[in-house]
Amino acid sequence: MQQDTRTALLDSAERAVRTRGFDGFSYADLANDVGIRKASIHHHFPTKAALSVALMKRYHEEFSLALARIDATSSSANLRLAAVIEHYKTALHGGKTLCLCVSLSTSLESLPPEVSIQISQFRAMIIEWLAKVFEDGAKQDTIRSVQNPSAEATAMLPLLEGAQLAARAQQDSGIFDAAVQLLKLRLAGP
Amino acid sequence: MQQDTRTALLDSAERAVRTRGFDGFSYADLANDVGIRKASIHHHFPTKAALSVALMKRYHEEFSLALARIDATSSSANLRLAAVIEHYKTALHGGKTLCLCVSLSTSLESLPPEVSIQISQFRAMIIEWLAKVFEDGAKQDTIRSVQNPSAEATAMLPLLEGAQLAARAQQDSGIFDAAVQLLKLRLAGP
DNA sequence: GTCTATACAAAGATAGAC
DNA sequence: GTCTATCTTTGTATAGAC
Repeated sequence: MQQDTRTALLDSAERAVRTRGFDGFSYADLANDVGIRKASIHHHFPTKAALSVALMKRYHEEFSLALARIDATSSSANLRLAAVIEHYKTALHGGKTLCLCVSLSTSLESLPPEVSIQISQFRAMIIEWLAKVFEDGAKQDTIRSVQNPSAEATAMLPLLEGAQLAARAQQDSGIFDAAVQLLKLRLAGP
Repeated sequence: MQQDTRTALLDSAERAVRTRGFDGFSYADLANDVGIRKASIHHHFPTKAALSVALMKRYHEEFSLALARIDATSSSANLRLAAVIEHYKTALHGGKTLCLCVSLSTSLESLPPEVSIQISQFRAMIIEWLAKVFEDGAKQDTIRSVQNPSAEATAMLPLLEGAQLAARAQQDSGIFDAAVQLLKLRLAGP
């Protein structure tokens, strides 16, 4: 029933980064959480910097998969947009956790330069996906008032991240809903 | 020419929190920056928790003053909204610093409960101000398509914060502009 | 109000046995 | 792959002299 240690460490570290920030947890915390000694962690991730890179790598891969799943299951653009909004809301865990990318962004100075690049790539990937959705939404007329799909996508990612941040700041996921409600009003009804 | 030590410490600490996060700096950093020994800091702020409270208190006061100045100098709602957008952009310092409130929000678990309350109050203050601006903008017709001023205000603060975050993530203040451009298009021209 | 000196705990990391 | 043991540095904080 027990998954491998490396995965357990990544899971624990991701939870920690997203709730307390990269400088807010230690190898001792992970060791305690996973049930091994902290020296053993260095076998999997020689440095905390290496761990941060591994975290972003996995996060990017899993997020890409999630978007692909949305593409596969939601036919029209309005449904795809609603699904990604829901994805960000779920990721909040009721106001406890942020997107990994947001959490790491605030601690950028404690991280290796490689993570900056990973974050840029992660953001570019999402914005590209969103732009495609807005483009489709304009064509299908399932998303209203779309003038410039690329501009919409560039503005929407910060809105989602800001909505998470705001919800977390007050530990209330209702604030996330309030922040995205104007956007949702532009989606064609069911 | 030298301001008092307490103020110098607050300045240094605010810069540190906004660039590296609350867990990303130490009393040693402050001491080095201000030019005293770290033991001396405890005379002004007995604990780091106390420092965080003092930081948020001053930030709230200064932000209120900035909004009052905008009210005093900008007559119409579109100009006031443009001014607060500009305020957030300036606060970025070219992609280096976040709003103190955003930075502290991500480290909430390392902070005394009092700071959570201060952050909520700070956010409520800004949202109230924004709602008034949207309300005026709708009446004057200097901000387009305003259906619900309160909803607009609730969505705009996360957008501004998310725009800062996004710009900082890639150390590029142009991203801030891109994130708020759709909003700006709704303001009446000069 | 600032200093030196120090306490004490926690941090990231390494060496080497099993 | 995990352990014990240890190193070194850094963190927050205190005591007491000046």
